[in-house]
Amino acid sequence: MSMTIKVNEETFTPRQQAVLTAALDLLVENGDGLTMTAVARRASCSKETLYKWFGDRDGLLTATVQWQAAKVRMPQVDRSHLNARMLRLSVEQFARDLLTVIIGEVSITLNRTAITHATQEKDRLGNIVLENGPLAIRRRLKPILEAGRDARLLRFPSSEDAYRTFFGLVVRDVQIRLLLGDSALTQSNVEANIEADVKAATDQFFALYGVKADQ
Amino acid sequence: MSMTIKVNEETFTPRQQAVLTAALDLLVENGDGLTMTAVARRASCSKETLYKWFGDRDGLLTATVQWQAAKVRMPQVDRSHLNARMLRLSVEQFARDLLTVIIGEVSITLNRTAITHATQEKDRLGNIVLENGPLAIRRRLKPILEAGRDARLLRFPSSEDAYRTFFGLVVRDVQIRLLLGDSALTQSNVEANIEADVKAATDQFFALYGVKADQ
DNA sequence: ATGGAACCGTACCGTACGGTACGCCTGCGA
DNA sequence: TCGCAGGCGTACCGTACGGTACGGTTCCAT
Repeated sequence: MSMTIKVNEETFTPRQQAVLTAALDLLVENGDGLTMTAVARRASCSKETLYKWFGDRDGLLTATVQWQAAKVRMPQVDRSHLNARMLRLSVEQFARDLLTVIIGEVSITLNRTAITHATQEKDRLGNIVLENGPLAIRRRLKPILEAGRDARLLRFPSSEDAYRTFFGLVVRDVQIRLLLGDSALTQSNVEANIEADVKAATDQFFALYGVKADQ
Repeated sequence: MSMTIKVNEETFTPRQQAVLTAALDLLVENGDGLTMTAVARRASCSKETLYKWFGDRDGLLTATVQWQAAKVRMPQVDRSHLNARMLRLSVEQFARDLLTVIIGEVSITLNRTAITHATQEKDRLGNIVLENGPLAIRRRLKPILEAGRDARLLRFPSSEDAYRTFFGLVVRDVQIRLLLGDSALTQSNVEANIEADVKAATDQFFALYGVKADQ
């Protein structure tokens, strides 16, 4: 049951990627009401082709989510010469990237889809989103934090806890409210405040973990 | 469009509440795969009765979510004599309540259901959950925070921002990971750390907003 | 006792959608 | 030119489920 399909690399032909794009578009538009017929029509292909390429509806969904989630790549941060200013800029950049991704329409759609699917003990999509979302950032932020600690710029008992606090300070209640469709929180509304929020979160993070009242 | 149905008070007979309980149980078990037939069977009633009472499937779902969400009540905190110790205990209690609610199976189910529904531009459930979840806590925490500020125990520019930071410090990435079905985060796993997390979050909150290095 | 309201159980209908089958077209290699 | 593989479009099937109809039962008021 539930074969693990390899879709990590560029296993998709351009034609297949066009199909996945169509699927993603429909996902963003109609939510999880994704219909094989609709995808076929949108991508101008036959349903039979869809089934040949992706096995079944779940396979198509998985491929779409994984393919799209993997596209979310954040810029690598220079870790070589690490002074207080560079560290702060790096953390700030992570905050900005995290916030920008999280409020994006695609991210919201992917998270909603994965959460909807996690309901039926099918947590594959959930794991994919987790892996490419929060965990990807964690993997990349942790070394920075630890480098900061080694350089006596930061102090924390556990880099894991430091990361999770960072996540909380940045995301706060924005993500859950967007996922729930909070009408008081439009995307443009949030976007306008990104810079202020990023600065505030970074300030707070350094207030909690910075060694010498940085700035 | 989208009438607002009054279900705030005890508009439900015991029999109806039994039906709603059955619906909630099925929701927790099977997720949004809620079937009218299943509810009828579980509650030992006829589908016709369901439709007579709740209009349609969406009405039943709405009634269930609203009825259940409204049951989440947090203990009122004594606000009369507010010294540093009382304030800290209050905030800590809020953190504990918030975390306890959020990791509960019922809360997760309700949030998942609401998010699933927010997908089809039906954000009614989302608003209900928001209203009875985060916003309920906010309404109750804000006065405490402002009382703390008036008593010169706390300092913050905006109580709104203070609340949202509190939310982030407490919830961090726990909720989204649970919603996504993160297998590395079982409920018992989180439960065991509640007290430590609550203390840490409270410490951090006072570190950021406390006036005189409280404790 | 009798009428009726409420409700249970079940059969039934219509539709939407996942999945399959098949006929047709196009492009390409021999 | 022929054959064939890949793929499009469409028709089709089975099923699951929302919603309705209806007969039978219980219970209460008159």
